Amino acid sequence: MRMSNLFSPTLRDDPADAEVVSHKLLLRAGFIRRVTSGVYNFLPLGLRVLRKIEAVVREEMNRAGAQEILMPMVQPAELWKQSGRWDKYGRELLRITDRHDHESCLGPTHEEVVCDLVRRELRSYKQLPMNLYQIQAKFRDEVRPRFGLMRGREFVMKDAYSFHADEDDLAREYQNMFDTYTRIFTRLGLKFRAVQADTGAIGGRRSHEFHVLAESGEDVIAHCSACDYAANVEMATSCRKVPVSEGADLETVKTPGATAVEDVAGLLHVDPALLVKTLVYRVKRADEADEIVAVCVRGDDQVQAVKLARLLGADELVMAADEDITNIGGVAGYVGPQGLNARVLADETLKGAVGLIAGSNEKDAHVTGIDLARDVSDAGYADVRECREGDACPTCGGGIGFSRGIEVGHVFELGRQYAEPMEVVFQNADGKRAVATMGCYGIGVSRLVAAVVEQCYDDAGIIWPMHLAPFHVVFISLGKSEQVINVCKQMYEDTQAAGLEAVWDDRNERPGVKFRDAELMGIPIRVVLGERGLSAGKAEITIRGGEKLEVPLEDVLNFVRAEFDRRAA
RNA sequence: CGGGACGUAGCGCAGCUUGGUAGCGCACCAGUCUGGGGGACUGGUGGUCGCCGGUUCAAAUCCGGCCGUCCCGACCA
Repeated sequence: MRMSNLFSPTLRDDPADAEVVSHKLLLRAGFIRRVTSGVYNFLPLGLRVLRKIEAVVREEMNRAGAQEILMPMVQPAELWKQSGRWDKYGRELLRITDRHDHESCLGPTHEEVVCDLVRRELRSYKQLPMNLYQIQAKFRDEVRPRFGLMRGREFVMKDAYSFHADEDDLAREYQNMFDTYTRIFTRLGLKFRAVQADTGAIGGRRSHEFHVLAESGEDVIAHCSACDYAANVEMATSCRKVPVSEGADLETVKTPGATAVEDVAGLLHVDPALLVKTLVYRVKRADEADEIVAVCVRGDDQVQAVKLARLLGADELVMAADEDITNIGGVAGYVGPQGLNARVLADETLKGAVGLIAGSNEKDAHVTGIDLARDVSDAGYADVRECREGDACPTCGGGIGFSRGIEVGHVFELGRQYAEPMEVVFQNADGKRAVATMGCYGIGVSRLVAAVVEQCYDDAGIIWPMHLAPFHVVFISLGKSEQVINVCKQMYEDTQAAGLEAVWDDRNERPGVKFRDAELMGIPIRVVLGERGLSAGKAEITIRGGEKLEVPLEDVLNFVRAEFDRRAA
């Protein structure tokens, strides 16, 4: 490819609306352009990288025994109604109505369609197991798309679905996919970590997320410094020594205007951990009236909403309105667990604690000396708090640390949650009707483009690893000398003939412009030839982000090829 | 969905307070010089100032509504 023909408009300035590194650089280097919120065009360079990442994913999926298919983006409402998700999935599901008033949606994921496909053909256990995957565009109408390719509404995903006759076989495939993902992200050269995860909207039982470690990540993962325990904070558990107090009688103290934990603790001169923070939630579940639940944690703790929602079987969890609080006998700002006309759920760190301070359910007052076992005898206990840095690891007792991560892969053991309503059934070895058990496995392919950039860049631009780079080598001819141009062209053509992907910057631009663009685009090997070099019989070769050296013209091809082999390995 | 900011040429921005000729840098076009790290000079092209409405003799500027974009939050009672 000649740079003079390449559709890759580079920008000198950072676009004003780009925040994270990958978004800025992919825009500036001419890899992507925004169409509308959360929706992007891939330009030639961006597409080349996307295709290379796809190729790695495809190769490893095939190697793992999965088969590639392609399912439609438009999916009929009936299938979603059958799985029950037409009503449950919420506003992220973009619904459309066609000219016949027939309802459809744009696929955010493909469990329904793949179940429909498989159930039509599945007869016998002998056809199992089966793992089908696709690499395809997904659409999720995100509340807040952001950060370019990191959180788009339309994005490219590899999604795989496996079907099994029994749980043991599902567990085997889950491990197979776990190992496959580990190979994929390793091959992509990423610093990543597999973590225990919540199953979220997809549902199911066991699941792990694969996170690329990066400051710009939207997720927080908790990991042990001593063992391999790692979990999304939405899931993470931990152990902690909590301060204790003396048992005492309930007593009301005036705390006018003090509603926040810090204010109350400050006013009463106590450790915030000796306060009981009571939050009131409205729990929404499909086909049921809302429930109001009071949740207690230590004053210095946070409720982990995702954990709580899972525990309560909630489809949606919202903070209760002041009116809801009044209805259960509380006063907003001064809610305490005692005497509430609602279910009380307390964090396990409060179990057996005595002499604590809580809201009094009266304005401008708190109570001291509360003992949950005595004063709120019907309270339930569970792990509902958010894990904190410095807590002890639940498996080995080591220290828990936090990192930010970009979720690039997720594996689930779905079980029969979809196969049951979708009637994915077969005849087992005993001749009996059985429901298949399923796994599903996703990789955010377009998000990976951004994730790689988040880990591979410097002040000048992107630094692609060789096997993901849009081109392996860029030739830069300087000046108008015909001799320089001819020699450069020859080297460029020879390199292509040798099977490398080369681009030749033949533009009538000043040297600085060409250097900057090559660096911005992140092409790994740069070969520069000017009159000065030509007369010395040498070209200058620079490795992006690395060394620079002079190479005799006749050795350039071999040098480039050797450098490619070394770095592509 | 709540809060905040923003919307002026392809990109980055000024002008708006105090209404009166739409500007700057980069990019782009033509030319001359230049030619190893975003060059210089000369001359040009390009705008319904997001959209609709209102106030006014007059609106990029003031007012209202809408649309779009970005940031923060959406559990801390």
